Amino acid sequence: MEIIKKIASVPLFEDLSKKQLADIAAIAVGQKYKRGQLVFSEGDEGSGFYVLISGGVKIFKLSPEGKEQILHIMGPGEPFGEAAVFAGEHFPASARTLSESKVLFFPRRSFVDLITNNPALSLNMLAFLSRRLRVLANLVESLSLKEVPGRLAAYLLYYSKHKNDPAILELGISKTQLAALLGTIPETLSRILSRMGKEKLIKAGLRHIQILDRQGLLELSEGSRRLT
Amino acid sequence: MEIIKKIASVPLFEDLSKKQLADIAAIAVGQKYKRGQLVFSEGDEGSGFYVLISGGVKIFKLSPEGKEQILHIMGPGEPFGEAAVFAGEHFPASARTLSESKVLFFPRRSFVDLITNNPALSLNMLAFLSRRLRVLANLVESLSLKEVPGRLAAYLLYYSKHKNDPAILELGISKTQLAALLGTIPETLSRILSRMGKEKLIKAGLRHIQILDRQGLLELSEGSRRLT
DNA sequence: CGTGGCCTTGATAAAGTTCAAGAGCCGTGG
DNA sequence: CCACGGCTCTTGAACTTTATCAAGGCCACG
Repeated sequence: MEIIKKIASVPLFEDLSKKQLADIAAIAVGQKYKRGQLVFSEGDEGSGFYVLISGGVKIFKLSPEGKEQILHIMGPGEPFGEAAVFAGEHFPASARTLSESKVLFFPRRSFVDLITNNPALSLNMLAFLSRRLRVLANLVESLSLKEVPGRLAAYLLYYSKHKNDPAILELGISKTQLAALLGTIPETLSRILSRMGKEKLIKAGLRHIQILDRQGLLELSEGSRRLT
Repeated sequence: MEIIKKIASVPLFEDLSKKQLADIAAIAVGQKYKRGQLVFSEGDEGSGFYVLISGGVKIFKLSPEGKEQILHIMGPGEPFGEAAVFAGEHFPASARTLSESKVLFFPRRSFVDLITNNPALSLNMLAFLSRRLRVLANLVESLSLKEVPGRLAAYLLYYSKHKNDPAILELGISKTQLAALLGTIPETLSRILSRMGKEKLIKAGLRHIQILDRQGLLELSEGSRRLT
C-alpha cells in the first residue's frame, strides 16, 4: 500500500501513529485530473474534502461577467475543500487544476468519525483552517486597502521571503492567473510590471521575475511610495 | 457560579456535558470593555481567544493612511481571536468594541488541552472556523467582483434573509461603520443609498433601512442591473 | 445653546477597466 | 520543416467607478 507513504508525507497528517495513518488510508480514495479540469464548483454539495498529492489547484470565485478571483493556489500536500465538511455542506468556491494532478478524496462521514477519535488530527486541521483564515484576511486587506502596485509588491516579497537579492522568482503561473490572484486584469498587471521595471524595482521575464530593490517594493506595499 | 450559565448558552459550547462545561468555566476569565476600547491589535501575541458575552466587537484591518476595513462584526455568543490560538500565535487583525462589552477570555494553553480531550468541542470549533472562512471568501468576492451598489445590495439581502417585504432592517451600526464593512467610504455609501432610494429599491432612515424591492436588489447584487 | 460627530452633497482627480489592435510564442499538422 | 491557429502578453485611448477634498446640515449630548 503505497498510499500510506503518500499520506504520511502530508503535513495535515503529521504526528500520527502508524495505526492512525492506516485508518486514514482506509478511507482515502485516489483520483486523477487532467490540466484545467474542474474538481468542484461553488455551491456543489461537499461530500468530502481533498488533499493534493501532485500538481496544482486553484480555488476561485467567478463573477457573472466572467471575471475570476483566485482565493488560493494549492501545491502538493495541501488540503482543500475542508470548509464544506465542517460547516455549510456546500463548497464556498470552485476548484480547478492548473496542471495534471493527483488528489486523495476523503468522504465526509468517515473523516468526521476519524477526527472525533483523533485529537492530533483535529488540532492539525484547526491549524490549517486558521492559517487559511489568515491568508484570506490578508487578501481582503490587499484588495481593500492597497492599490494594485502595492498588492503585487506584497506578493513578490512574500514569495521571496527566503531568498536574497537579486532573487529570481519562478512564478509557476501565467500572468493572467497572477492578475486574477491580485484582483485585477492582465492589462493592468502588464502595465504595472513595466512601470516597476522602469523604476528598477524588478526585471520581469516570461514566467519569472527578478527582484532588484527589495526596499523599494516594501515601501510600495506599505503605501509610503508610489509608482510614477 | 453564574459563569457556567453564560458558557452553556454559547453556541461554541453546545452539546457539552455539565462536567465539560465546568472544566471550561474553570479556565475562563471574565473581562469588561468600554465602548470603543481596543481588545487586541493586529500582530499582538495571541495568548488566548475570546467569547463575546454582551455588546459588540468589530474585527478590522487598518491601512497606513488610516482607512479601515472591517472583516467581521461579532455579536453576543460569538468567539473571536481563535485563529491565533491554533496557528501563527499572533492576531491577524485588530478588535475593538462597538459598545460596552463583556467577554470571556480563554488562555491558549489550557484551552488546547481542553479541546484535545473533547471531540465535540473541537468539531464545534472546526465548524466556527469553517463558517468564518466562508464569510471571508464572500467578502473577497464582494470586494473584487462587485461594485459598491452590488455589495450593499448583497449585504442588505443577507441581513434580511428571514424577513418579508417590506422588511425593516435595524443596522445596529453607523453608516460610517457599514461603509468600512463594505470596503468603501461614507461619502460613497451615502450617494448610493440615495440613488437606491430614488429607484424605490429601499428607504433609508438614520439607523435602519427598509427594503422595498427585493428582486431589484438581487439583480443589483448579481450584476444584471445597474444604478442609473 | 453650543460643539462635535455623523451624514450628505458637490466638484475634482486618480486608479483601474474596457475595448481594440498588434506582437511574440508554441504546438500541430500539412 | 515551415506555416497556421490559438493563446498569452503588451500597449494605447476612452470611459467608468470610486476616492478625495471641501463645505454645509443635522442631531445629540453636555
